[in-house]
Amino acid sequence: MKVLIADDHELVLDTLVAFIQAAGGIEVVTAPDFDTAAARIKAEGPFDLVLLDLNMPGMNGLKGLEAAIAMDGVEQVALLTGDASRALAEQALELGAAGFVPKTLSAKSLVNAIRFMAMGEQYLPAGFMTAEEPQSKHPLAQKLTDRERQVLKGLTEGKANKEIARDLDLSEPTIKLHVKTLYRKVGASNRTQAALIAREAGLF
Amino acid sequence: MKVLIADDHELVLDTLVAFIQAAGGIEVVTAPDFDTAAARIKAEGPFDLVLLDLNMPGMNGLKGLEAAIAMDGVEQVALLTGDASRALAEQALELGAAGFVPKTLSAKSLVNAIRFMAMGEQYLPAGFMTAEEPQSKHPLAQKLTDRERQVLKGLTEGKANKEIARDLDLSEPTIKLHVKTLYRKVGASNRTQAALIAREAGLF
DNA sequence: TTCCCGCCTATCCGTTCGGATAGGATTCAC
DNA sequence: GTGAATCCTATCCGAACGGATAGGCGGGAA
Repeated sequence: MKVLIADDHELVLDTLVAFIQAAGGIEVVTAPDFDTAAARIKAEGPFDLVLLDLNMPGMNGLKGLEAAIAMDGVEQVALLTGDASRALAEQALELGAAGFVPKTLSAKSLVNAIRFMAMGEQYLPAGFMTAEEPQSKHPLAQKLTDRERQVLKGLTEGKANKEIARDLDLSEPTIKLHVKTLYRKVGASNRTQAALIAREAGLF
Repeated sequence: MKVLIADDHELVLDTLVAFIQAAGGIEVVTAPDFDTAAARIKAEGPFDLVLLDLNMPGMNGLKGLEAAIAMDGVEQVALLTGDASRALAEQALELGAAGFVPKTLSAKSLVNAIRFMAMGEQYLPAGFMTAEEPQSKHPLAQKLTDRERQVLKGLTEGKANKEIARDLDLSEPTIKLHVKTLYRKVGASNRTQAALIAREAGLF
């Protein structure tokens, strides 16, 4: 069984390698960024599992995940990340990720998760896709209608009402209406605040 | 010698504790978030060094650092963080932090840094405050004058020109001038874009 | 000293925003 | 059908914004 772990935090790398090797039966290869990870997959593959840090150099958000999944010599690809945003986890799974591993796990559970995924299973941390389903999807976005979400997305891109109207093929007065009601719902008093709040909440 | 390490990443905690104890001579206490860290300082202090993760629950950016520095029973306070933003490091040092430790360090250097700071020294990772001084300070912020930076900060808080004028004790027309020139420098065409660009660059 | 630069102030103008209000259309539950 | 909710459109108004232009002030460089 062969695993590649890519993370720019050497500390994480050191520990995972030590724990996994202590458990035995798994060959571990490491990389400090996405590019060398990709190179090692080509050179030293195939791997049963590739574990990618979301925030390391070269990842470009989920682009790196997507690229890794598309590569030859890779069975499973999972994300390793510090901040477990739910929206992100969902996107990752939709792209075909084998799991989503938060670094908040203890070393023991983390190694267990890695062994589990290397065996071809899908892993998600407890209480992630299970009980939290209903009230989640972000308290904010939940209260907004579809149109309001679309308009809010425009705001987070710094667009003017007129631009948003053109993009959505609506009239400007309509956009202004959605903008106004949207402010009340998210607690903003102008478009900049609305954009920042949306970004802060991890939407878009 | 007594050290408190607070981080919501159990993995990090596990490793640091193991390494430090292997080296010997240091008593280690851990906490998973800021509040229990504060409680343990009160209950089990004094500590020679308190190491705080920047992104753990309860930290509120640099607020937690500030609070920890102000506490009794704490000699040195340092930040432990995954993403080493330079602007942040400077702010931390200004607040009186003993150091700024990126998790990209290897376990060995990290433990060395901790031991170093626990002895009352100030630690900064190599090439942080040294050679990178000139071109750093963020390509963006570097081009802005002091006033423009202050105004930009106001923008990132969703404030109106009039509010910013009041905060800085200037007239509104002056703010508008800074806002306009600032747009050109950062490549924004309205205040929302400017705010998002500034946030994206990690300023404020 | 003179000149330039960063900073502050000011006025004017057209556009955009934020908010209120009102009417029409669709869909769905009752 | 009667409502209710959601969405679209519209008009009006005051406030804020974005941009141009023009002085005045102080400090550092030539």
